[in-house]
Parts: sequence; C-alpha cells; structure tokens
Amino acid sequence: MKNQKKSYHYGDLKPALIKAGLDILEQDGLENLSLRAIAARVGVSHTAPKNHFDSFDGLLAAIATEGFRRHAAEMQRGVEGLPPGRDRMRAAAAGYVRFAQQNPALFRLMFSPKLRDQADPDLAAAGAQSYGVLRSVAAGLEWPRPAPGFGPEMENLRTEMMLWTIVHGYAWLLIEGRGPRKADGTPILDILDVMPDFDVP
Amino acid sequence: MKNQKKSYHYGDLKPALIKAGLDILEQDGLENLSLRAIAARVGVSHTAPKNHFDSFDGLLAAIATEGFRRHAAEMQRGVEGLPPGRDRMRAAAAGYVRFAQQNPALFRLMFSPKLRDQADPDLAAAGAQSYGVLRSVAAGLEWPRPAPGFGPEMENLRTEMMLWTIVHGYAWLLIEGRGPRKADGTPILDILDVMPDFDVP
DNA sequence: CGCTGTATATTTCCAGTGTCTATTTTACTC
DNA sequence: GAGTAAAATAGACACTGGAAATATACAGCG
Repeated sequence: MKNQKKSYHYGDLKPALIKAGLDILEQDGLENLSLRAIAARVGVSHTAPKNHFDSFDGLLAAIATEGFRRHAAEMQRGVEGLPPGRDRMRAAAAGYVRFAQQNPALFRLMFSPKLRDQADPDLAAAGAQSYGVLRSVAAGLEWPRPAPGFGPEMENLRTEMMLWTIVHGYAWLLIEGRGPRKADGTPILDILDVMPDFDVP
Repeated sequence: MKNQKKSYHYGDLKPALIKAGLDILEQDGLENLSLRAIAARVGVSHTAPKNHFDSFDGLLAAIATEGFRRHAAEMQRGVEGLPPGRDRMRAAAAGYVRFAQQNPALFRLMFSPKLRDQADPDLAAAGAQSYGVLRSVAAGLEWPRPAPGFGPEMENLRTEMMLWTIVHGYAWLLIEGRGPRKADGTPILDILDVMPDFDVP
C-alpha cells in the first residue's frame, strides 16, 4: 500500500486515492464520499489530490472508471464459456444487475449527473467497454416482433438499447428500494423474470 | 404571491418554498438546489424553513411530492379518452418519458437516494399515485410469452414491473445523455421504438 | 385595552464541503 | 553539491445545512 519509509511524498498517491474512494463508497455510501474524507483516509492533506486530479470531479471520474471496468468484468465473468444466444445474454443481464446490487454506491456514482460533463477519455473508454459487453451479447438476437421498416443495423441497435434499458431500469429501481418485495425485503421478481425472451434466429 | 404588506411573518411560506424549489430546479438544475437558495428566492432567512419542515430533506420530499403529482398528471393527460389496451399503455409510457425529458432535474430529485429514507406519507401517496397510472394501463395486458408457472396475479405484477423497468430505464438513460443520438443530439430511438408490444388478449 | 402564550422569522454561530494561493518540503537532474 | 520541478502542506475563502438564542406578530383571554 503505502511506502514503507514514511516520506513526505506519498509515492503512488493517485491510485491510493482511487482505492480509498472505492473503500469509502463500499463502507459509507455515496453521500459520505468527500474529497476531505478520501484524503484523510489515505493520510494526506485535503489539497494533495490537486496535484493528481484537476478537481474533485476528476477524482470521481477516476473512481467511476474503475467501477465501469469492474462492471464489465462482472458481466464478462457470468458470460464466460456460454455460446452466443439467449442464455449468454441473460447471464450478462444478471451480471449487470448483480454488480449494481453488490456495489450500489459505486453504481450510483457511475451514473451520477456529476460525471456527465466530465470529458475524461479513460472514463469514456471504460463506459464503452461496459456497454460493449451488452452489445456483444445482444448481437444477432432479435426482440419479438421486430419493428417494421427497421433494417438489420437499426434492429441491432434497437435490441441493444432495449436490453440496456431493461437491465439499467431494473438495477436502478432495485437499489433505490422500489418495486414489489417480499416480507423479508427481497424482490418478488428478479431481472430474469422481468426480462422478456429474445428470439434466437 | 407574497403578502402585499411586507410583514415580519411571510404568510404562506410553506407552499412558497415548494414553488421556489420547483423554479430553481427548472432554471438552475438539481445541483444548485440548496436550502439557502430557496430561502433567498422567497426572501426569507435560511432558517425560516425550519418552522415548516423538519429538515432540508423534508422540504425536498415536499418538492418531490409535487413532482410525482405532476408526473402522474402528465401520464394521465396522454391517456385521456383512450380505451384500455395497447395504445393506452403506450401513451402512458410516452407520458412517463416526456415528463422526465421536460423536467430532468425534478425527475432526478424524485428518484434521488436522499428521499429513499424519508418516511413522508404524502410523498409515498404521490409516488403510489404515479405508479398507479402504470398499473392501470398495464392491467390485463400480457407480455409476449408469459412466464411459465405464473398465475394471473403474478403475471399482472410482472407486466407492471416490466413496463416500469423499461420506461424508467429509458427515461434515466435519456436524461443522463446516454444512448445513441443523431448529430443534432436527439435520440435515434424513442421510447416507443424501445418498448416491445404487449398482447391484447 | 392590556397581558400572555405561541407560532414564525431573524441573527449569529458552528462544522462541514471544494477550491484557491502561497509556502514548504522532497526528489531528481545536471 | 546546486538548482529546479514536482508534490505536499497550511491557511483562507465562499459555500452548505443545522442549532441556539433572540425578535416580532398575532390570537385568545382577562
């Protein structure tokens, strides 16, 4: 972690700040993720991050970037070994939701409006990587009743977007505590119930 | 609005604060909605709201409550006069998304984690009213390929939840600026493209 | 009318936030 | 070793929401 010899210069402060942010998100939630809290956890003054990130939002973007990487990895993990088709797509969907459920604060940060205007190429790439998993599992699948007048390209785009819409909507409502639940708090319907079948041509 | 005779006591401060909050959301966005900004807009000190709301979150809940009422009304408006069935459901879905698009900051507040723990009966009622519109338009409709082993009651719940998941997911991604867009910024696919057809038995 | 509560609003203060500037300390290069 | 750039600190600033004490208005009652 930190350099053995406690020196004035921390060493690898940048990744340490990101890791501290991820830890705080997991332990204390998004509302307690502050620049000063991150710096304090690392053991450094609250102005130190300025040397590695333009602003606090830049640090948040870096944390979210790691989030998107893990998000993609979680989906990929569930998909491993499955042949293209219905089951593979459903496994990716389950992975999408599972990540959100297990990392609600991080997931909220990843889709926070604060990051919308951040022009961070790493963040964009990680987001695209995550979306790419959905793209890949949706490719070639067809939603029941393709839209009339849509060519194959548009139909592909439509399928991706439908899939994303469903998993994201479900994940968001889930971590916000919405939707019908059993007495013990677990949701009555899981993502695979809510998601309709795609056709395998 | 404000009492003619400017007196020490404002008059109807409570609704005035809610209205000011809605105005700020529309003009300056959620990130600029602060207790002090609301109070300043009304022309009172920042501690005055304490007499009408337990905390700032309580005021936010009241603003969100009005949001849910308008949200329900917007869906109801699009549904007016349509007989139960596919078109009615699609009109409600369009209304759900239209509201989010036209009131992005308010919509974000309505589904903000800050309100999740607020035990405000008015807020809960307004939220239920909004969800009730979705329930009512989904009632009796069947998703393609009903889930095996689900009774009619569960199938109804499933249909509602699917509908909510899709419209909410689409609305959220839309106002976050995600999803494929044309050169001019408008989305390539609208909610009615992304939403599959339900069956009309 | 005058007194007294009560509700409402103000003032002042406090701890917390991110950011800015100036300063100090360290590490690396010549 | 000296000079310079990088990396950290310290302190002040303008914000945030909240708490406590104070001031004002008004309603009810004698």
